Amino acid sequence: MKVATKSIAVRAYSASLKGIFNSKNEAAGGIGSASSAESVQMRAQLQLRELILSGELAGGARIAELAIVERLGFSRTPIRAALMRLEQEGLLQALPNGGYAVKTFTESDIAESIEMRGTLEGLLARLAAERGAAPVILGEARKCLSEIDQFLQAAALTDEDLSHYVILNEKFHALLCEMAGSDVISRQLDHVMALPFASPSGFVIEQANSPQARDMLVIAQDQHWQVLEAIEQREGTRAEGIMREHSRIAQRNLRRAVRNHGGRSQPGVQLIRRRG
Amino acid sequence: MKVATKSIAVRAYSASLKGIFNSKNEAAGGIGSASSAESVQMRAQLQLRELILSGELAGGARIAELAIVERLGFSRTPIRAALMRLEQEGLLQALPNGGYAVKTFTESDIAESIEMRGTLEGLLARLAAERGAAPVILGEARKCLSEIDQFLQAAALTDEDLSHYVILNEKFHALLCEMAGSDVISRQLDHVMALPFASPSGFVIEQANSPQARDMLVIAQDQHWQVLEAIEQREGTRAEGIMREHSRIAQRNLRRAVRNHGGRSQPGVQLIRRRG
DNA sequence: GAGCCTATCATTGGATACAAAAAAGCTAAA
DNA sequence: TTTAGCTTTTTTGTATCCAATGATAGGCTC
Repeated sequence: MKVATKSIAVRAYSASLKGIFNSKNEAAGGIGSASSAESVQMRAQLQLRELILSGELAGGARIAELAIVERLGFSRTPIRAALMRLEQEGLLQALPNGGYAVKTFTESDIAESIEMRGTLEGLLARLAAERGAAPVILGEARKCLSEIDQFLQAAALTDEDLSHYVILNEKFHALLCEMAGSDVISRQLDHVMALPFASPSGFVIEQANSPQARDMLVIAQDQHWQVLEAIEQREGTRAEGIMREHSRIAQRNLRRAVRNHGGRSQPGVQLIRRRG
Repeated sequence: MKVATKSIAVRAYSASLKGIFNSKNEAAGGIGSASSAESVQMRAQLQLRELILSGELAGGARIAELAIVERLGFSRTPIRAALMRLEQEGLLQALPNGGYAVKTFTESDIAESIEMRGTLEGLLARLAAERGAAPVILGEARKCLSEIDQFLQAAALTDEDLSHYVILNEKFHALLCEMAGSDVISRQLDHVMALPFASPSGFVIEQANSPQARDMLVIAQDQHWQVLEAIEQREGTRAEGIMREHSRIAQRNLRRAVRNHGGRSQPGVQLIRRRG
């Protein structure tokens, strides 16, 4: 059961990755096989990313272009592009004399990423409230939340429920972006969410069936409804505050995930270093 | 006199650009000549950037790689890298079937960029206050502000004063990043400030000698002192609020700059399109 | 005369060859 | 034995070449 649950968390995480790069491989199957994208560049980037997040490239280690070329089998051009992109994204660090190093993150780095996401989502929520959101999108959001409500009725959650939750959760957060109608900010938020674990579902809990896990989702879902209400009633400050607090659920999950089983259960945990 | 003032604003803007790319060409002289950086890639990126901001490449126009290659004289590889970087940065937009287009920004896009900068700086200020900033940095910040105070004593400001202000202003904002001690957030803030006009000095006023201009600086400077005090006294919420409001000075300057002389006086104004 | 099909051309994405720079290793001398 | 300098090798950065794909224009047919 532990294993099954684990795979769900992984699926959730790589789902969010896919969302970022709008690649088209649905149900790719497992960790090591996000292969069939369109362009070579995309595939290189995706695979390299997975190499990093899975910990096969040690955190802090220097990355040589040729090593990656040999490993992935693509030529240097797309690899270079991928390295450049991942550097911009913050997963790699450009070294002074050429080459890159795998960035490592302290626990507080991640905490700050999450705080930043909360802050930006708060900004979006406030703008949505102040400017007023399109009724269509508000309706979609309500529908989205109702769906979540439905399977939260059950006392215990199945793995499918959890997986479903992750998808709907991300959909809701995406709808929030639409409500604010700010491409500039949404874009920046995407950037932030590409950081390890900053995504809203980045730390959906591993023990799906623990009652604590369900309670956490119940709380999060309440915040969803409240922020929606705040936006509808044009209460900008309230909406902002809720979204900020909402992000702190991820903070708690982060702490729990790191403390409980210091690693291994999530892709990317290897990048967390103890002191910084 | 108008011309001299204009050149100062330009100098300020490209100074902030240099800060982002840590290139080493001090006092490059004028607009069209930020040429002597180290690597070809850097030079290509800088020059291409200037081409865009100066409006030589029309906003919304499709950019052909070969056109840039011919224009700048570098080979395709560094140009491609530069294009990729500028896309990540948000100045270019990748077209679906290859190639790029020069992005244009509505006035509200820019307003949102500024709001986002204010929000992130607010976050930094709050963190600095909550966690406590290193006394050394606080001292530096006080010294920085005192220097600004000195030439704000004068009733009228010379061009040199204004130029000096821009530098010290950016220094203060940089010190704020240090106080919070968050690399992750600072990095993201850098990204935001690379957007056109989102930089704190992006819209330092053109009419240097108008009394309004001086008053604006006086107000901004007061906010600087207040946020510093708030941080020292661990008043996180106050610090955050001040920084947010502080950014709205830029909003006002933006509006004024666009309304008064709809263009030409600042690099990049051509990228602003009326409706969006 | 108009619409569709085809062919050619331009342009981008990917691969590879080449040069320059940095790092590592080896040899010789102090 | 250690250090300094030179050489070799690895590695990145740049240039060019090749292939594939999309666009445009011209001609042919209805």
